[in-house]
Amino acid sequence: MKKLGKIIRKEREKRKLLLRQASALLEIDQAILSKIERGERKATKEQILKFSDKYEIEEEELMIAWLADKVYQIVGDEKQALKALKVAEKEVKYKTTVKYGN
Amino acid sequence: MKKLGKIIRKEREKRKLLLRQASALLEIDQAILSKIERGERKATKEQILKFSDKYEIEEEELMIAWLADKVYQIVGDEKQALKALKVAEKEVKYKTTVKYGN
DNA sequence: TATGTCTTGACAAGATTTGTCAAAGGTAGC
DNA sequence: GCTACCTTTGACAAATCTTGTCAAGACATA
Repeated sequence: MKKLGKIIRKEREKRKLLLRQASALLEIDQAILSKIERGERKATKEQILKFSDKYEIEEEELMIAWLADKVYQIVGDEKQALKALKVAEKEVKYKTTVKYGN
Repeated sequence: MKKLGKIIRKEREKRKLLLRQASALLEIDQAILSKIERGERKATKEQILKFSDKYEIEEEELMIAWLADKVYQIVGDEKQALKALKVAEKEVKYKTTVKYGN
């Protein structure tokens, strides 16, 4: 909950939008927007799509940041974080190799 | 929710315990145990500690499997899974470099 | 002070997770 | 077939977490 926030705050600033204006454009409550930008709240998938749509940012870029934030939230303060990520990564790679999921 | 299940099912079989017996030993409901072993439910942290304690398995090993399962659950079926993991990994590495968190 | 912007916190509604239990499925022996 | 035993499944309420909404607070600056 930090990567995504940085991206959308930067975009809002680039567009010189006040939170109030961005809130109207995106149809997301201003308080929530403020929290998402600062990484205090995580966005919903629906909100990601709004950011992508209204801010015209590649959905893929947002998804990566969003997922990374969520992953970090889980492993972030565990000693085994890195090892766990490696295991998960292997799993993901395996899944994409064997075409029909697992 | 697969790695951890495999570990604890294997351990139970090694000990030749019935689900009912393992349930009593671990003080975890039998139905839940069955589901955790098959990856249908994810364990709570408290349960991880019970597994580690009663089954005498390194807590670290269980934590890695448990975290990896949770991470996989998040990114597993997203196209950007690998990239997101890479970003999260970088974040974790950075955090451990800069000693006082971020 | 007054005005405008952003942040914070409380709250309820909704969604998800958790544990408990009983019933259903499956298997092996009789 | 019928028993006896083990595992899996599903329904349920209680507890927990998430989400959106709103008003008040904090902060800057004219």
